[in-house]
Amino acid sequence: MTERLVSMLRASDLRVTRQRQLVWEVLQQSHEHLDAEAVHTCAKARDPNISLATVYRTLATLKEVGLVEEHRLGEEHAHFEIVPQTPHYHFTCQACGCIIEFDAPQVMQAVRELSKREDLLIQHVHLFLNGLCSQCQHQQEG
Amino acid sequence: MTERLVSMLRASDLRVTRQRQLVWEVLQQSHEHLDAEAVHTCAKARDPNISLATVYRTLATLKEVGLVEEHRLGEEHAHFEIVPQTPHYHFTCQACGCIIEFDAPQVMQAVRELSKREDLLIQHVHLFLNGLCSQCQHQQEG
DNA sequence: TAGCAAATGAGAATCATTTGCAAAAAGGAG
DNA sequence: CTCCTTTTTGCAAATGATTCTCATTTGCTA
Ligand SMILES: [Mn+2]
Ligand SMILES: [Mn+2]
Ligand SMILES: [Zn+2]
Ligand SMILES: [Zn+2]
Repeated sequence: MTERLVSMLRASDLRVTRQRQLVWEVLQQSHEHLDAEAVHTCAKARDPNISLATVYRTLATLKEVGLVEEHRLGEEHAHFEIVPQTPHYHFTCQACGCIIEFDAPQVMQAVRELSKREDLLIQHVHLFLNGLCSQCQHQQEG
Repeated sequence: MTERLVSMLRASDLRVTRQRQLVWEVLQQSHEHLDAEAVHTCAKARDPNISLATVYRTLATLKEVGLVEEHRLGEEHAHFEIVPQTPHYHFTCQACGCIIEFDAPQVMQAVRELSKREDLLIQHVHLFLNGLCSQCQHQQEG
């Protein structure tokens, strides 16, 4: 787990700092989609001195080395998660805010076709849906 | 063209103001993906008094009535375009910033399957790719 | 262990977007 | 067309998210 972090940092000539390990562990332990504030809050529980600026810097660094991805889930701020083994996409409910992750192989296939047709080098694929989840659809206005 | 705007506004009991028409026309005339600043700049050419706040408010209103959609194209700010006749998705080049629009029916099909399987009501579908366009891939570092 | 470059903390700065409020304008009734 | 009510606007200040500056600390290598 922290192996992966250390080797990726070393490979990019980046230093293995306490703060980077901490942010990494926070992301590993919470399998949710945390925003920067939430990462900062969790991190402070173990290192009260870690600054929000460092959290932002670290998230950017981890994104650059390919360990973390950033999602825009319809809010004004970003959410982060560790790059998953198998890629997946996101749905969020406009009413309750719940997030549903899903995969759909057709998407990558469509992307591959486009990439070939237009000679594009694709680095990231974000598919984001929103609407109403099952529960929120079927409940009357109170 | 402005018919559509007027009828949608009327249908929602919203007033047809000069500013709303202006923002609408700006979006119609530029078939690009403008951000709020750009809309404001274009609008000011015809009404120097229109304020940025009104542009933001108007974009939000047009989005609510379903005339405009908002895209996150990897930058910190949002871009806007008139809801297109046929839905399409976006690729942006990390190097030159160019935007390529494309469609891929497989995507909506995958979305429909998910929607059925999970009983979701899908309101918006955003597929966003980034990477390097053909030109930027094949040019050496200068 | 010493030395240097990279990383951090704290706070200010910047950028994007929203809000409060008084003044202006839209739409309906007469 | 005029009056009235309510919505919308402009402006400026406020907020929220993220980045930057710079003095200080720390990781890494010799
Ligand atoms: Mn959030
Ligand atoms: Mn832009
Ligand atoms: Zn819900
Ligand atoms: Zn390019």
